[in-house]
Amino acid sequence: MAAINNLKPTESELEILQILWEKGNCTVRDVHEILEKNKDAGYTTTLKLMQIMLEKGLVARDASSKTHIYRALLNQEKTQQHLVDKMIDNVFNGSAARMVMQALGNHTASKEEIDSIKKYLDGLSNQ
Amino acid sequence: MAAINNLKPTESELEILQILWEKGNCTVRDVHEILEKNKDAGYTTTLKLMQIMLEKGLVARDASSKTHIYRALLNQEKTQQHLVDKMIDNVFNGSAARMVMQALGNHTASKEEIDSIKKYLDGLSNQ
DNA sequence: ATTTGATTACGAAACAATTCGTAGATAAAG
DNA sequence: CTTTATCTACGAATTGTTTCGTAATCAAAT
Repeated sequence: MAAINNLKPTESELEILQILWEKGNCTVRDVHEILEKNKDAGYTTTLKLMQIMLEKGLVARDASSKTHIYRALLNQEKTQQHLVDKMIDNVFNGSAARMVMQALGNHTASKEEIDSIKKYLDGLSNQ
Repeated sequence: MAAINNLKPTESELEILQILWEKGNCTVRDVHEILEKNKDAGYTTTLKLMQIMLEKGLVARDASSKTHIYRALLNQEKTQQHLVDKMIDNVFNGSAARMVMQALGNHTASKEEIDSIKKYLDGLSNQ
């Protein structure tokens, strides 16, 4: 298997990808210890997931030493874009604006965040 | 089964919910004909899905005549909010702002949409 | 050298989602 | 009344995801 075709990681895969995106190179144990904080699953479960992700081409690994070192192959931004687009389509009937308002309406965003979004929008419309 | 506990409809279920949210009351055939436009699946597949959704309490139906009439039980806004929150958490490490910018950055939003969002944000921060 | 501990590989079970075929019921058309 | 079409119910196959137990390997510690 291979090819960076799969922009549709499963939920578990996404959890792992997020860690790899943030931390860079990780062993299975690194990833597992972070995952453990939020959910409980055995070590071999994490291992298996990462092995499957390898088969799918979502990650690559350096297997030169006994303890393998993994890194993400999927691009973070592209994946995020793809998932957001899908949600806009699936859940908000194609209206980005509706999603944005829904996201910002409910105390999810701080004043600072809102200000930074405004600045961002100003930049957008002045182009 | 019952209870409006399930805010996590599957993808197929979401497709159906969207139709019910928009159209209101629908027969299986109504739903199926709309679904067919975008995907191909047999009639009994749609039927089965809706029956499962009934068991899960996602929809209700009037079965007084031979052809049953379905309606959504899940609240559209709450479901949208839940899914957006989950995405912010799962995909954007908890930052609503990052998601919004990602959503708006890529030509997904028209000038009009962006303007309406700006107005919306002004309303928010003046509270 | 032997034991201990951590690691990978692998198969399989458990679960969930999707798809569809078939049968039986009901209504409409002839 | 009989045929035809449409509908629901249901079981089962298929596919995908998640979980974990067990065995084999290797390295470090004793």
